[in-house]
Amino acid sequence: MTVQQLTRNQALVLDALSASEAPLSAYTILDKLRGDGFRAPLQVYRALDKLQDLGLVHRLESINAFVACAHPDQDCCSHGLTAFTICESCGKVTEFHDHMIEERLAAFASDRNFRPGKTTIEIRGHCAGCA
Amino acid sequence: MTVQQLTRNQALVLDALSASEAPLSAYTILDKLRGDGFRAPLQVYRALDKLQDLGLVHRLESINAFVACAHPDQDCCSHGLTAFTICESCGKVTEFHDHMIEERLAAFASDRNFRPGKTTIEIRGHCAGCA
DNA sequence: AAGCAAATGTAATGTTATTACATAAGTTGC
DNA sequence: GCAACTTATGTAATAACATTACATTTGCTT
Ligand SMILES: [Zn+2]
Ligand SMILES: [Zn+2]
Ligand SMILES: [Zn+2]
Ligand SMILES: [Zn+2]
Repeated sequence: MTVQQLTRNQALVLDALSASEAPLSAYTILDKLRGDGFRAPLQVYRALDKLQDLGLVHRLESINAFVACAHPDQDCCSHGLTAFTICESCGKVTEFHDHMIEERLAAFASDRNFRPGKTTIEIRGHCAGCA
Repeated sequence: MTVQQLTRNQALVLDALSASEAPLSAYTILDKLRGDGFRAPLQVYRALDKLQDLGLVHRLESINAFVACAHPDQDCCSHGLTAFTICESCGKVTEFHDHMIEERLAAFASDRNFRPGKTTIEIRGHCAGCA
């Protein structure tokens, strides 16, 4: 997927996520962007959809929130599975990749003729600072 | 955690999930149990919370739905991480456990002084029958 | 019976996400 | 430039998922 110019709405949403320490919900993003003319949830969800397609944003399924990709330059989604740790105290998210886990899950799927699409790995707990 | 008698509501919710081929949302369960006197979402959510505590039910974070544990006799939650494949065509869910993945994730967390709580692994895709 | 903890009933509300439809902006070929 | 097409946007309404608050009941222990 080649680099591409983002639209105004997409850029605003990505900036909001990039500027945030913790993941943001769609409605929190909406509130942050009211001053920029955002008025409806759909403006946020549409931008998020596109940014996810581009691999610039990830959705954290277990907390209904979104984060900017930690290394968008590496074309995150194409180099495989993305996993996250999520601190339940401070909200800090760490994104990581592990080939062994990737292969292990792929093998399990292959053994059962299951054709995998998107895979979610999320570890909720407490980070070093919040221990 | 020792075996314990379920209450009527808890038993009804577990039966509904056990009888279903596919995972069910809380509101779908509510509708199925209206004939048994269920009237409000909270009746379902409370039973689900308890059943999850007991390791008899799992929540699928990526689809906002719930499934009965595939092997409740083994005290599912205590013998580690639970992972799922979820067919996006027919809804079939397969629950599995993998020690290598478990150890790998534990090692990652340990390296970073991250104290893990609940971990989610969900592979969405298409099962053999729906390929 | 008193006291306590767990479970229930009910209503209201909060949060997250989508459908539907109209309008506008960018792209391509002519 | 202009038609045709695709992508993005604006707006309102609604659907789907989940929790708070409070009153009451049930089951167990003392
Ligand atoms: Zn990423
Ligand atoms: Zn933390
Ligand atoms: Zn299980
Ligand atoms: Zn299937």
